[in-house]
Amino acid sequence: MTYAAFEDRDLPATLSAKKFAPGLARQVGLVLFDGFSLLGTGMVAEVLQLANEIAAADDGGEPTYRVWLLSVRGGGIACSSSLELATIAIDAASQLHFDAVYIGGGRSAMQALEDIRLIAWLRRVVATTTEVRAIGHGQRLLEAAGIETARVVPEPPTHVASTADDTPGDDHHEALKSALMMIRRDLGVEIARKVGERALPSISTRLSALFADATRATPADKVWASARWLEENCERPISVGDAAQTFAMSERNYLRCFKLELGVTPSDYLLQVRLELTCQLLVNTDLPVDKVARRCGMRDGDRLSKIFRNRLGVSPTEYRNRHRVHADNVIGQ
DNA sequence: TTGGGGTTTTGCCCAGTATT
DNA sequence: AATACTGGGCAAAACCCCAA
Repeated sequence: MTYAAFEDRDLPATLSAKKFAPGLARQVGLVLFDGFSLLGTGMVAEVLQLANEIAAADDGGEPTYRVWLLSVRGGGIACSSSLELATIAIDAASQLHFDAVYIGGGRSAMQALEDIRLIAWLRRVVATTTEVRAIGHGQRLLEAAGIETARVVPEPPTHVASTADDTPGDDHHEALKSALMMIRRDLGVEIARKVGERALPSISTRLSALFADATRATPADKVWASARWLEENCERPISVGDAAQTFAMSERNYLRCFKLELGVTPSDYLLQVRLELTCQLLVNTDLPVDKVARRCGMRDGDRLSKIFRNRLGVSPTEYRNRHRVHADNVIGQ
């Protein structure tokens, strides 16, 4: 991958219009905020990198996609698992014309709204960029900024809006789908299919659905949409029946299709999402275990403790201590 | 593709102990 | 005293197999 953020020596002298003229590399921006989901943004970067590799293997040409990691002020941005990525400031990239921009979430995304430069930049990007996609709560950021969101991934049908700032329920699927569709458009179906198979071998067969006619709402489509719905509503007490009803499927059929498509049951999938969120809050906050549990849809600390023992083999506080020690060691090196 | 029925898993409540 | 953790028992929910 050509990670522009790691080539600061190129800036700003090389940001000429000629260099990024149509026909040359596609410019893709990933806008990051502290606490962003590495999984969501990482998947987008990964499939674009694979597209570069596969396309270059075919024709030996220059990389098709150039990815720019951006943030409001530039510099290091920490993801939800405390890894830090170097970014360039949006001001420094103001001369770039992006072919696609992905707006990431993260706990500091909403705070960033106070920065008028960000609002102005976002509005300009939405007005001039063909493909603008929100990853996770990037959608809420755009909405809060009062930005028209016609080109942004629509929210799934939901009874109650999510309230958490930092859920891990980033819409990886929609971001991934968007990136794969862009690859299909630019490089063809075969390369897009190869990228999907190499990036996500375990679910490659399911990716074939992305290349089919997206206008038909098959049970598989509904199931994938419901998975995203589960991610975004994980902090609420929801049941399989709720999900099935929301997506107009019988409960039995929903269970069957879900297992068939994702390889896990809805309850197990929901539990995994909740566990991810719980782990994040345990490591990144000082909230008591009981409060963490309530914020993650785990009812209370008792229940959370049982689930942790059962799934991870440690208690919540033990998990918190271990991962904080680990993070401190990494930083201290 | 759907639903009946049996099995397994989970949720809930309660009680008790350990630690800070 | 507050918080964290564990275990048991029962009911409900979730799941799976199989037949239509």
